[in-house]
Amino acid sequence: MIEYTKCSSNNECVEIIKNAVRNKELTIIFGKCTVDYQGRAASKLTEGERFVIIKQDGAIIIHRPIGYSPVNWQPSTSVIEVVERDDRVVLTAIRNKPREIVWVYFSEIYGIIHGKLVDQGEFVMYMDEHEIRDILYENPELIEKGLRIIEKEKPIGNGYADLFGIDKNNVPVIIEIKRISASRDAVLQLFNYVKIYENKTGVKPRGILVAPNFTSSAIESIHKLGLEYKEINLQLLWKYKKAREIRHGTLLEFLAKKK
Amino acid sequence: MIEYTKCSSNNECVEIIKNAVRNKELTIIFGKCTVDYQGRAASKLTEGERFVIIKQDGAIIIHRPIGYSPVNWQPSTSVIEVVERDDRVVLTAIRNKPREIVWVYFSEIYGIIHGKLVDQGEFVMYMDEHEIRDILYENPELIEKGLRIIEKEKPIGNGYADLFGIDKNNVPVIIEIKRISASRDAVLQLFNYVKIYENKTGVKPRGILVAPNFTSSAIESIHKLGLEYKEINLQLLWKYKKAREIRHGTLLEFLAKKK
DNA sequence: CGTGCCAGGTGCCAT
DNA sequence: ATGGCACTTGGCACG
Repeated sequence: MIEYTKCSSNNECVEIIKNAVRNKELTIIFGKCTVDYQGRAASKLTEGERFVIIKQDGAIIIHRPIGYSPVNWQPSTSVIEVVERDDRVVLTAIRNKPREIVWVYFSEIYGIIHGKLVDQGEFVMYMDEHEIRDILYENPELIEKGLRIIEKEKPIGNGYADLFGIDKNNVPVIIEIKRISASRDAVLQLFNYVKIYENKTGVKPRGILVAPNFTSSAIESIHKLGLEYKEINLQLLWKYKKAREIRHGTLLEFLAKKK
Repeated sequence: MIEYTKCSSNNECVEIIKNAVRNKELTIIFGKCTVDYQGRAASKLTEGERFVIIKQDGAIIIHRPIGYSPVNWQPSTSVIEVVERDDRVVLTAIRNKPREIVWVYFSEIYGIIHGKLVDQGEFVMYMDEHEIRDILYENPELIEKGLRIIEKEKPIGNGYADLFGIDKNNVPVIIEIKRISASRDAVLQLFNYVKIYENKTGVKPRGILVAPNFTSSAIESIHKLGLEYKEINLQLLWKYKKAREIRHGTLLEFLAKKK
């Protein structure tokens, strides 16, 4: 299923890697290498000990021993080439659109993992922006009393307003939602929609930024631009979500998975 | 340096992982697992074959056999816990600020890689936004004839204008740079700086968006907001960069590394 | 610390 | 394919 090999020669390494890649196996190479990259930008990494992951779809990820982020990578690549040259094992990964190339030069390979992993698991994310939007869509009173939501993801100009509704005085309301913290960027986004809507319809809508919290400069900009903001409580939303799940009969399933 | 172990029992696995983590070794666990995450959001991943990377600084990355992106992760974590429970090896990674927890439940472990990697290599990125800004700072004629740049990263309001200068008619110019493609977001960013500058000084500055290319809606917004844009050629900038490196005497070093 | 902003961002979905 | 936008964004620099 998963095999580990300490190769005795570069030639053997090349063969093992080539075979593994051809068979679309997960392959991880541990060794001392340098890495060059050229494409949208360009980078150089001088010698050190790293590991290179080649995934079953050809994605390549090069990790240093520290840190979350890979130092170099290549998404599911069209061409992977492995050769020996000048006493080094050279791995080349070429992607078109955008045209980008990663070169890994191994001066030494300590070992190679390879094998096929089977993963049919289902991944579900909760409480992302999409879900928050849906909860607010179904419970507009969480934003404001008497608010009626008309549309989700309403196209305005070239963009999309998260929610669009009408308040109790029949004034149109454009709502921009941020999942965590709303900064000035979000205010500008909202302002843009409000301006475009006003230009197009001649009616000045309200603009409400909805988020669990706001940077000080966001609030400053909100006031300056004549917009509004509403703080929401994620815990409360979570309760509404669970209530909704009971209504939709999916909570039992959720709890079952929880077990 | 790097060791691979096929464990015969959960207990043995727990011991190996615990030791490796305690010794700050790079550890990779191959096995069948489910993963839960709770923090800024929450997620569930049902059973499948994956590998879990524990880096030497405690960062945790969980990869499925396909794709560039990890399915779950934890940046350099404060607490990593490994125990056996209900016939499973349970790995818990806890991070504070923000408070987030990842749980990995292994029903089966195929093998464990662990060992210390030494990586003192130097990583250099070329032609990122910072470098482009520096080249334009030193060669303002690439943007416009007669333009004099006064300041890099000029604080305006709560943000920073990439470049600030004076044109040949002594009109102040605020410049926003994008490395690849400028979209409406960048226009709004620039517009924000122009507005704030005008409010503060009473002088209406020009605003120029500089990028290799522009989305159509960006150009539309530029016109609507009375801003300007200037297309730059990265190839040309690259030549200026190399010319600068010759002047600075670093090209030889660059070529030496290239060899 | 938070705030701002870039990133070879990546990924997802829309037209 | 291009565009718009969220992301458990992560990462860095600066006040």
